[in-house]
Amino acid sequence: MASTSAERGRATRQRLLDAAVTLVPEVGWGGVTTRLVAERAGVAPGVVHYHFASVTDLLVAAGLAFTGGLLDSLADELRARPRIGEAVDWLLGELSRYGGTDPASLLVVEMFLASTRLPELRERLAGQIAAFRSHVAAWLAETGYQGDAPTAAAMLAAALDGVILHRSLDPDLDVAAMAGPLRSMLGIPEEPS
Amino acid sequence: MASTSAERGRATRQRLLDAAVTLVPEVGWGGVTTRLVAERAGVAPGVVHYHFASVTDLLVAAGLAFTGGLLDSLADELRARPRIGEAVDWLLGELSRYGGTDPASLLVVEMFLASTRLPELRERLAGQIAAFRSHVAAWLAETGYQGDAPTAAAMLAAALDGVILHRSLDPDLDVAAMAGPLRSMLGIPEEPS
DNA sequence: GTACGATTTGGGCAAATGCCCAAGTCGTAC
DNA sequence: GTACGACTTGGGCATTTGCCCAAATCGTAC
Repeated sequence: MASTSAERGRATRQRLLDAAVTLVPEVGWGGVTTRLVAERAGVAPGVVHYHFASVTDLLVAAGLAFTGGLLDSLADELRARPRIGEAVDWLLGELSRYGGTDPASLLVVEMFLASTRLPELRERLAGQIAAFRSHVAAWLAETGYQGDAPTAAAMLAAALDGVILHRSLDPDLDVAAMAGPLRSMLGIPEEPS
Repeated sequence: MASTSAERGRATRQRLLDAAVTLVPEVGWGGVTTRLVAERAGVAPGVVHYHFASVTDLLVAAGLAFTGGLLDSLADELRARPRIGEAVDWLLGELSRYGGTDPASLLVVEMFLASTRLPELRERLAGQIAAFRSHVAAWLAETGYQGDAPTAAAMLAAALDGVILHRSLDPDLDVAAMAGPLRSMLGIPEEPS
């Protein structure tokens, strides 16, 4: 074997990251404690401060790893859909899954808020989102969008996040019906499939 | 005098509510402690639990009072603007003021998140927003909006909140430029005033 | 076997937390 | 003056918190 000790260590570290990702949506960013995350990961409390300098450090690392993966896969899915109307339908389908009360949505919003008080998190998260926006803008331009692609990309991303936010309060919001306004916003003819 | 004792009591209670409203954006919903809010209000720590059953109770009351007033005045402003294009311009002007990192925006988002774990807050906040949405829908219909007014109102409210959310990360987001997509969404001719 | 390094353990400590409560203040009613 | 009621005070208590650390674990190298 190569290195059992360091390998197990990395696995434990990953378990802590995973535990943090599941706990933030459950108890809130500030509600994640040393003992809680250790218990969830199935390790002794001391392990947390062996692998991470502080609980906040753990949360930042876990959150950024999550959003990074999420945005990457989202960009990939968009690129795979050259027809803009088709992509909007797919996005709305995704919105149905990310209902606003699901762990992923809650984690992202928690990170938005936490970044207000954590400059390092703020900068790194802003970087991830800026990169994502430019991907969407490039994709919009490729699909032949008429108009200011970067602005449309920003507005689209903001609108989708806003819908998630509102759905967390009112799960009955009709996401499908929002295809209309969204299509209008992007200048797509009203027509369905 | 009518009642000095009860009157001073109500004033103190109000000071606690005000202190809570300023503190939530600063330290987060979960970061507001008994002693912190008491110090900010200029009273002894014990006062908090004399006027409120718990710190959470104080935060819920303070938050709902704030959002209630905010939504009411917003609805009034909209009603005062029968021209839909003019109203969109005004809304975007307001968005410039609520930058995403300002206390009002942060408080609202904190409340969204807290409502996930506080059913009572969730229900009452959802009620306030539903009422606001129906006001906007009625206003849209009156201004002659072509299409599904309730859906457009929901989408509009969500989009605006989404912009606030994104601006908290990227304060340089060009709000004015978003007038274009928003106008398209509401079916308003491109032209300004 | 012995030594080593990385990892894990579980207890410990100072600090902070929510909530409580006996004592105190201060006008009003009698 | 005396009693009353609403409000305020500031200390106290049990609990929880983040972080620390000496000791234990365990596979590897010699």
